Amino acid sequence: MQNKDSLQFHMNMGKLISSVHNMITRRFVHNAHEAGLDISLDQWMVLGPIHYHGDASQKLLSDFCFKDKTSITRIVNTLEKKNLVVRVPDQLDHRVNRVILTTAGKQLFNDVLPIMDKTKKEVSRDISESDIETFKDVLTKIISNLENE
Amino acid sequence: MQNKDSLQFHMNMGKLISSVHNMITRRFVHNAHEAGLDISLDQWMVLGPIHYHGDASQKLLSDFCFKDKTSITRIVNTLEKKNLVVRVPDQLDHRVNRVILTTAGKQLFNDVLPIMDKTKKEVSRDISESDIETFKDVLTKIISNLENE
DNA sequence: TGAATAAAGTTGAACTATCAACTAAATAAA
DNA sequence: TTTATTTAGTTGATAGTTCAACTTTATTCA
Repeated sequence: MQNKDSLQFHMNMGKLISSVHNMITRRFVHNAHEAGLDISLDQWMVLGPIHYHGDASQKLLSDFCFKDKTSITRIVNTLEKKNLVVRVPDQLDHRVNRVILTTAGKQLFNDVLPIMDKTKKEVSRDISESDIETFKDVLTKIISNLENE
Repeated sequence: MQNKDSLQFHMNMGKLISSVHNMITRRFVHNAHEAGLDISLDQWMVLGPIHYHGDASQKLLSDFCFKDKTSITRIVNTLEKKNLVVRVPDQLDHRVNRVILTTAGKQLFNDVLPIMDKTKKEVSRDISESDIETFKDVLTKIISNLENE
C-alpha cells in the first residue's frame, strides 16, 4: 500500500490519465449495470450528441466525440443492433447518414442520466470546485494543444 | 469552429478525459512511429514498471497500471512476440510469471524515453506548472476515489 | 492432514480504437 | 462537361478492455 502510493506518485501524466479513464469507464458501466441498464461509456458518449442534435451525422459525432469515424461506425452499429438508434440516409447528401434515437433510445437516455450523475459524484468526491474547474480547463487546453496535428 | 468550441465547453468530465486519453495515445504512437519505433502507449505503460522492477509479476503490473489481469496477459503476449520481454516462471510460487526485459527491450525502453518526453512537452504546452500540479493531484484523487470497489 | 478457498494466469467472446484500403457521392477544376 | 479531388461512411486486420469461466498452484482452517 505504502509502496503502491509511492509508485503512484511517480506516475507520469499519460499513465495517470489512462488509469483514470479506465477506472471511470469501469465505474460507469458498473453503476449502469447495477441499475439494470446495459450501456457502455462509449455508447453513452455517442448517444448524448444524438439526443442533443436530433439527427446527427456520423461525421458530426466523430468530431464531437473526438473519435475516429471507424469507431463511430461500429458504435452506431452496436446501438442499432440494440434498437436504440436508426440510420436514415440524408435526402440531400446521399453520402450522409442521419442517426436518430428510437423511442427505446430516448428512454434509455433518460434512464442513464441519473447514473451519469451518480458516477460524476463518486468521481469528484472530496475535490474542490475550483480544482475541478482547473482540471477541466487543463483537459480542454490539452485537447487544443493536440487537436491540430 | 465556434459551434464546436461551445459544444466542447459543455462536455462533461468523462467525455473530456476519454477524448484526452485517446488524443495522447494517438500522439505518442505518432511520435514513436516518426522516430522509427514500433510501440503503443499501453505497451509502454507495461514496459516501464518491468524496467523499474527488474522482474515484475503480472499481478504487480496489473496493480501498478490499473489494468485488468487479462489486459496484462495480452500486452505481455504482444511484448513477448516482439522479443522485448520473456516470461520466467517463479521458482518459489509456481503460479507466478516473472516478466523480464530482453536486451532489445532495454534498448527500446531507452529509445522511447525521449519520445515520451517530447509527447509530454506537446501535451502540456502553455499550461502553468501549478495547473499541471493541480491536474495531477485531481487525477490521483480520482484514482483513490474509485480504487476501492 | 484434507477439504474449501483464494490467488495468478489463460482463454473465449463481445466491444472499442486505429490504420489502411475501399465504395460511393459531392465538389472543384480543367 | 468531363476529370480530379475531397468527403462520408464501411470493411478487414491487429491490439487492447472487460467479463465470465477455467486451470493450476497456494493458503486457510476444520
